[in-house]
Amino acid sequence: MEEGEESRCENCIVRQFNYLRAMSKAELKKVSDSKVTKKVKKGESLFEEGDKLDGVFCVRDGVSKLSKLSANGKDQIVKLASKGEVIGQRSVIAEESTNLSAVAVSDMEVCFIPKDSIVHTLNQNPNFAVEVLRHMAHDLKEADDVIVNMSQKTVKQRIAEAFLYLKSNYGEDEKGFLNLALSREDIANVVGTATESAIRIISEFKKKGMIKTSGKKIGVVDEKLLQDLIEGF
Amino acid sequence: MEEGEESRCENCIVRQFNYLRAMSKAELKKVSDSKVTKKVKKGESLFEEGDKLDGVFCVRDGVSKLSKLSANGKDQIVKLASKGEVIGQRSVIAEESTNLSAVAVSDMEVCFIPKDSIVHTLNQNPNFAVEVLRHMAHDLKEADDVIVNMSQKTVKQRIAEAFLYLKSNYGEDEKGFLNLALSREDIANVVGTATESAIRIISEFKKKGMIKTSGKKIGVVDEKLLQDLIEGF
DNA sequence: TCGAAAAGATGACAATTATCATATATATAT
DNA sequence: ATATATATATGATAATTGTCATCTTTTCGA
Repeated sequence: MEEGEESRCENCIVRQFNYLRAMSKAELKKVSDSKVTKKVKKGESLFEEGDKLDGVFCVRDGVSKLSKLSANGKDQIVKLASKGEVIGQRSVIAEESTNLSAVAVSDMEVCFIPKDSIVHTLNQNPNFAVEVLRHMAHDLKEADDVIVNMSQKTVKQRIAEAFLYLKSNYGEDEKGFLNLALSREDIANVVGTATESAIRIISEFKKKGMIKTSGKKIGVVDEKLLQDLIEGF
Repeated sequence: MEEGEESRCENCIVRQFNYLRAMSKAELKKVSDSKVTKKVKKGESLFEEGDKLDGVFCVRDGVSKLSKLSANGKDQIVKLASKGEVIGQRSVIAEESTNLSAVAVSDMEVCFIPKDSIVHTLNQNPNFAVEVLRHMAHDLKEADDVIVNMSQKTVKQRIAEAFLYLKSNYGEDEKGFLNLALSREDIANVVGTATESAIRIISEFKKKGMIKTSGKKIGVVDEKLLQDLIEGF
């Protein structure tokens, strides 16, 4: 009996958004045959900092935070990865243990792809290698931007940016609340501040009518006010 | 008349340290024939943020700072590149204008390599592509580390780290002063703080016997004290 | 559905860092 | 060699951010 259509990488829509589209039919078939689909519950981890990865994870659904523990015991979230993104390639390519932990911030469905097929294709298909390279170049640019934000913007500005980022990347529901509801602690860890500071600033934004909250849900009310704050007014 | 031996990429020692070593003889010959060697004086720029790069720069001698201007007018130094490093590949590979400026912090000698030969080799030689990929994976990891440092360490800790970094990467002269003498402003821009704050902390370190200064030159005196401070004592 | 545990909120205070003013030293060009 | 610009240094003060304590609300498992 053949596997269902949608569970084959060849037919996976998610692939449209990542570098796996640069694989040939045959290569993709190999990937599909070796991949394992798993469900990961919110709060569970895909891997921990320091793990040696035997493959990469392709996100079919849900969102994962990629974070690194600092010496003082706080987690710094370096990136959020969602549908269509591939996690773990840096480690697999550099043949090093991961520098980041990956934890689901919403229920996820991911495909684990053993590294053999990735590495093999990298060495055989220059097209694929260049595509992965482009992707990593993009990640690097984003990381540079984060560095500049971290050091040159205030916590308030970074939190305001985070909300606009969440809105434009994950959208909002019918009631105008962000689809991706991060905890206050996660928000603090994204912008690199203390949880209490993040909470205080969120309260302030709410008072000023920039955002609204309902439990842990947060909605952007006045995008322009947030934008002005980011630009320094 | 043939060109002198040492000016040929094939014989360039610098290449030993970067991904150009993954090129074949023929590819390297092509690079060598198309490259242009230039001298860049301290303070001059190789390129500015937003420029479209037609190639990459291979550093033969000297050091360049790679920085990004923030909205508030300050420069954030994201990376220092020295002998053997290649600058500009991110932009060339992603086919985007650069996100960073490159300015010489000491007199430099660089080779400009037009992008055609790089791009051509990327598409033909998977070995080369993978090597470049590995290199970029490494840069990405370093960028992640910088993000965590920026958000989780104090300015003092970051300055202490900077000195240890400069010592281990560029060494010191007979008198124990760092070979790479960055201005106070550059140091501030590396760690992401105000110039006055950096100066104040440098004075404090000097008083405590952790470092010594002589004009703009700085020397590490007590590595352990610096290390302790970094680790939070 | 009840109760414990976790998350969110807020006050009080301390520590860190930025800003502005100004002084001194150093480098650079004529 | 001297004037001028630039870099370094330091004080005073304000603004930002972190820490600790405490309280309330929400979440979630037994």
